[in-house]
Amino acid sequence: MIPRVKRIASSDPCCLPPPRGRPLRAPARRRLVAALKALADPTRLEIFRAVALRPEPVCVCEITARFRVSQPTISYHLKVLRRAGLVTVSRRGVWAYYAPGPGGLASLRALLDEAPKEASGPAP
Amino acid sequence: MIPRVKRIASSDPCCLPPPRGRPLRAPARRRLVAALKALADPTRLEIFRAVALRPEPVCVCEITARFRVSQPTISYHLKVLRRAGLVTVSRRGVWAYYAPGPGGLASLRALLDEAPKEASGPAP
DNA sequence: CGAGGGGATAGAGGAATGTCTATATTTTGC
DNA sequence: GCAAAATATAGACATTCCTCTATCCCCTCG
Repeated sequence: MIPRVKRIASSDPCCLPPPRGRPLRAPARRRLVAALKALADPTRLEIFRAVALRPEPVCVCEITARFRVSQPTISYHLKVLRRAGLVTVSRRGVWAYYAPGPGGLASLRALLDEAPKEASGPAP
Repeated sequence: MIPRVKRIASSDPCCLPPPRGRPLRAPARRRLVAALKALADPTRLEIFRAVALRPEPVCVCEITARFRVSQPTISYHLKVLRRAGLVTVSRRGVWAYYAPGPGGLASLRALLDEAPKEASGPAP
């Protein structure tokens, strides 16, 4: 906590510079956390990459064929990605096709853009 | 909206184009998932931003003052961020200072760079 | 219509996660 | 040396998450 009693090192306060980063607003934070959470699973990350790295929508049957988890598990992961706005689904007859979605990655880019490119200067 | 989906006749295979995205290697995927998981929590995300948006290292006492969770919880979150390589710690006397770390964000940038730009645009 | 198949949903179980209180560790002032 | 203060660690506990099997829904074809 900010030292209110100068008990230790009175000439050496722990934190001089005032806070600079402001917290995100609740909706923006929710969206960003949802996108991060959706990608923070090995299987889901690979599913997302399989969808995002393709110009054409990807058939679910292809995804289920490429991973070792069961078909309902794939379906569950696709739902998570869908609710995060990272992918969208369209149906063609019996099959379902997934394509990159509109949401999520933009806020991720914003997060990276506000952070410095590399570790900043050393401690004084 | 979705560009040229293949005509799917009933007896046609569901997916004609061959897979193009190859999975990440295990170490790269592990690092990336660790960074994503570390940021995929509202409290931790704000802690990271508080650290990353500052040129100078941030004192833990300031972080604990700014959040509503208990001090051990802050300490736990800082440990998660540390293990993901997102922040580093340096001690000065009794106090601990956190600064942006070398790892994690780079792989995140790589993930975004390999994804097509239109996949990340916000809904207009 | 009925059969068959792709995909989504339901429910269950075990592992991982986030939070707390209590305690340990380390450093400084007296 | 001793007490106090800043962080870290240790358990404990509730919640969320990931996976599975079983089942349902809907579409197409014979």
